[in-house]
Amino acid sequence: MKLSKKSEYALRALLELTTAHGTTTLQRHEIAARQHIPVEFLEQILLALKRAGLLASRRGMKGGYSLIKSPNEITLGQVIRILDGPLAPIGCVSKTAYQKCRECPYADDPQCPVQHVMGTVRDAIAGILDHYTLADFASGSRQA
Amino acid sequence: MKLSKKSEYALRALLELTTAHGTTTLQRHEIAARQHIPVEFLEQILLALKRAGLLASRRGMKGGYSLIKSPNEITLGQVIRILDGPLAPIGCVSKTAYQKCRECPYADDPQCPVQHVMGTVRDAIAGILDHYTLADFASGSRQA
DNA sequence: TTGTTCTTGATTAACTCAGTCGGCAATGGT
DNA sequence: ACCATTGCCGACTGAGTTAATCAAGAACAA
Repeated sequence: MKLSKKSEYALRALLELTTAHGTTTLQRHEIAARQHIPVEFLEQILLALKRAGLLASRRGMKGGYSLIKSPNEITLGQVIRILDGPLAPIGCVSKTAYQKCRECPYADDPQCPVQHVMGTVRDAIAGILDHYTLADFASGSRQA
Repeated sequence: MKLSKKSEYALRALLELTTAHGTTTLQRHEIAARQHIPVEFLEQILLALKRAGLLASRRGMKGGYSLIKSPNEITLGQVIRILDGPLAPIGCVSKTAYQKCRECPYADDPQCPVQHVMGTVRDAIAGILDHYTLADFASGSRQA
């Protein structure tokens, strides 16, 4: 039930990029300094976000990173899935990365009690994270 | 955001112990066989649950484990906390194991966006798991 | 062409997860 | 008294993950 440092740093980095959105690009070391993140570690996070299509980047002297989409089109759920994988606590209730539970007496029976509770937990988590956009996040508000 | 095998096995073992509650005691190997759990691994799980005050046990020939409390007094939240630690995705929003976030630009400012979202996630998870009892669990029902 | 910045891949130490093993302690059966 | 059975406890292991760090290369601007 834990969020990795990677995801936490990603969210904090995107916070900076959201406020800079439309105005400037930001460089690794700027983001790292403002959010107290090790630069080289931040680097591979930004790269992952870039490969996932959230960021654009430029090399060289006036280089840096910037958001490629509008902050209200990106949800925290998307971001966390990129870095930490599925939100579901257990594979057999994941919607984005379902995995049949092998070696379980209930197999993939939908009556399985574990599957039932964890399904509601997954829905609760995804319900929040998939409706919470970067725009909400940066402004500190909550949205249904 | 993942549930450990340990917790999953614990829940499945308690499922067996709940149905046996009041009737019989169950031995490691019985639970292990019915739920397809490696016996030696199950052992240390049952021990942890015992130390936490959920189970009683007897050694020797007619030994075994049994629930020490009523199934509707034990919640899944309690069980998971015993084996996996706090439910909160991040230390600074945990209610049972709060930890001030060091090296974060917002420190322990309650305005911290990360703290805000993750707080609602924590509440959602705990809201489900701390109200879901073993009795509910074994009968497959949900309860507010 | 030079210095800046992003890009890629490898490498690392520490830690956690999932499971195993061996020996000890208590209990019941004979 | 002895022995099989069962739980109790601690140590250990191999695989994988986390959180970084490092070195070399490619694009870009001045």
